[in-house]
Amino acid sequence: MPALEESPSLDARAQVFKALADPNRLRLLSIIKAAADGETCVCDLTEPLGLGQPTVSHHLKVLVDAGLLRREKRGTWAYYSLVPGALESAAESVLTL
Amino acid sequence: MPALEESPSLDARAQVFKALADPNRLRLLSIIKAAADGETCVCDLTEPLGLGQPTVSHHLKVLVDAGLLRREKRGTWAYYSLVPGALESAAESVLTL
DNA sequence: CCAGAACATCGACGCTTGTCAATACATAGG
DNA sequence: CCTATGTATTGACAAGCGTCGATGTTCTGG
Repeated sequence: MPALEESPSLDARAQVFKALADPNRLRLLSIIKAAADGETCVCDLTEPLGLGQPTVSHHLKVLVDAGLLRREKRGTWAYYSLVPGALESAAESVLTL
Repeated sequence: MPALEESPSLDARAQVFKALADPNRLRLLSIIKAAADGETCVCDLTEPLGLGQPTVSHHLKVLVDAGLLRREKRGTWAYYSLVPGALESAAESVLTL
């Protein structure tokens, strides 16, 4: 049997919520989640947000650091995808306060 | 039959997550949720957080404005309680991005 | 080896946020 | 009324955040 999941500290949860506390980052998650193959490169994220490339890169880094996104570099491109179960775990964090 | 729930805009969700993006506010929610009668007055919240009374009042206002807490004033005291279904709806907001 | 493309990092700027001390606002009790 | 008590509001400050332009960095193609 799998070990019991240890629920994250309130400080750890706050950091995840902080990553979610920006409309543009929510848009990034939404776009990546809706992508056909589950991953998207930065070049496809810049235009729908209307933000500069450095800003998008910054937001993506915040989401990666929060454990919500995964980054894989292939050639010159960087592909971002959802970490499996991360959103579900974040939702759980709201309910188990 | 009840009307279909309209899912909140990304900006509205970000506002709720912003309210959740502070460890002290998560502690407030946690304490109030665990209260025997489901409500707590400010005087019982100041000491466990180690913060000044104005700061606690400020955090409570943020949570009320986000629709997570309800404020009822009885006499000199102000009692705060969870808005029913608010946390569940916030959790849902994470999953339906 | 060189030029270009995709992305990350840096430095800077205004704006927001968390916190406190001081003050104002109610309400209950004499 | 007057005072004491519980909260809310205000003003101020440092710290953090979102955004941008400029600059690195890494890979590809020729």
